[in-house]
Amino acid sequence: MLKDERQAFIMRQINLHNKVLSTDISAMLNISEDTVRRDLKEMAEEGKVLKVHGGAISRSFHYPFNADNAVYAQSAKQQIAQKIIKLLKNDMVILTGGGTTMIELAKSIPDNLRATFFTISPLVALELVEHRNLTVISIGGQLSPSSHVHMGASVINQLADIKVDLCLLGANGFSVQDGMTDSDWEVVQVKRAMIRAAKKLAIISIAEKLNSSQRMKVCDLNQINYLITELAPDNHFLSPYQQLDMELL
Amino acid sequence: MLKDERQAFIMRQINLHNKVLSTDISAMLNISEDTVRRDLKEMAEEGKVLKVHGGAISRSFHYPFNADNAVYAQSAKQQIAQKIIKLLKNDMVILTGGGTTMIELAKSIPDNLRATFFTISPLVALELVEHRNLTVISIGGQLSPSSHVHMGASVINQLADIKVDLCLLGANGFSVQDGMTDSDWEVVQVKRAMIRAAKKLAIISIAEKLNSSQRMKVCDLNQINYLITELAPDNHFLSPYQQLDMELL
DNA sequence: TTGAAACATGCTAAAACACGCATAATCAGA
DNA sequence: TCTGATTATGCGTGTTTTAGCATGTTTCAA
Repeated sequence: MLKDERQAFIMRQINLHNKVLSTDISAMLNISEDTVRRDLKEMAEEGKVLKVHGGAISRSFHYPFNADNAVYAQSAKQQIAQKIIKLLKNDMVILTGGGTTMIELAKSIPDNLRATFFTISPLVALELVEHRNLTVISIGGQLSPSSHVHMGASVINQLADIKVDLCLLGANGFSVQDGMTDSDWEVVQVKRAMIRAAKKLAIISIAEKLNSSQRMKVCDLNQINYLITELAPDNHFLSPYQQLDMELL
Repeated sequence: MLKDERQAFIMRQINLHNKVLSTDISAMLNISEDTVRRDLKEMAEEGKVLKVHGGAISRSFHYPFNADNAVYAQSAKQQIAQKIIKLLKNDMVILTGGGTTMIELAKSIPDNLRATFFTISPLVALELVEHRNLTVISIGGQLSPSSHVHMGASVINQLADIKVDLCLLGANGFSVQDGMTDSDWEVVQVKRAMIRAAKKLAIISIAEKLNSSQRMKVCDLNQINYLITELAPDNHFLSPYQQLDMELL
């Protein structure tokens, strides 16, 4: 087997799996690990891959983590916020959960939008109330130290009495098999109550959370009207969701 | 699994949830906690995450309300906060209003105080919940754009159902002739409901608000159990109140 | 104050590595 | 095709990295 042929094979493996193990290549091609190591070293010097202990990983795969991830995630969340804003119409009644994406949204809402917001997040409420044409109503209750949203029976009770046009929820886990999932029982209860209180449901999820599952189920995919991510709707990453009965944004 | 791959996974978890627990990562990836700890330590040294006891948190995760925002008459308000803290005992149930003094108080509460706080102010709630031994319950309702507290009929209704040991209220106007007064009808209604819900009432006022009157009456002086100012109790400025049936602090 | 969890540290085994060297494969020019 | 030069490959040796474990200590929360 020629050297170039071999390196092309390795390159293909890396493009396929984002990484290779020296031992795997060695076994697959029946060559010594030394040879693989030499190949990887050479390819790394040419900038084709990133050499790491035990093998190599794709350059593109590793790239996002070198960048300042704070800015990366934040701009994604601002992109999402811009998409959500298109769903909002005058005189709507909207119910929102918490999370940093929701706070970004609250900041980005145009000042001329006239609407009523219910929210279980005091942080979101405080941002929303800065816009003069919004009516902001906090769903009060016990404040969770970890997530900074109101939870508990009192929240559920209050949610039972209201009906809103649109519910905006952040997803913790989201996949085709399991639908929307979460890891905290209390959170699941609150989210379910929020969904019951809404005519339409929009789920916000950055792409990294897609295709991940948590232990507890919040709702099925068919209850969801909109799925909002930072990706373009025709992104291949979203293909599992494209044929489902929900609008991708 | 490659080390870099593992660290990328941890990084993703941190971006998603703003934090990770060593034990969770260990369980998710089936690796020893030692390895996770070493990874987190290494990543912390590279400045990617902030290491904390039990795991790590995102470097970009900042609590939205920095302590360094200048507050008018701050030192006076901190003095007042110190005096109020002396009124607080373990297992008390306390109801508070809003205002910068109350926020200062919330920050200054000792971490070992074990108590339940009801509050109509989301800002106060968010500060209180940072203390681990406190249970914080927001009285929800329409959020006032100007005063940043919850107001309206729903607040009154909820207050009718609770009974607390101590109510802490900031005064807008306060004088011997007119008692406690305020300028906003809605605020007066909420404050009255708060007073009704409390066994004891403590009024907080910086000295310059003493001997001033607003248009609407909140309550008489004889309903007040404690008057807390930044002045010494025997200050001549307080002499009009010294013979009344309230404790000066 | 106390017990459990998280931690630091040192150690060990295994894996991955670098290096030198011998051998095998490849290539260029006769 | 032959031959020498060049390059590539595999192996042995010793080193470094890694991950898990045992240990004693620190930190945290009840």
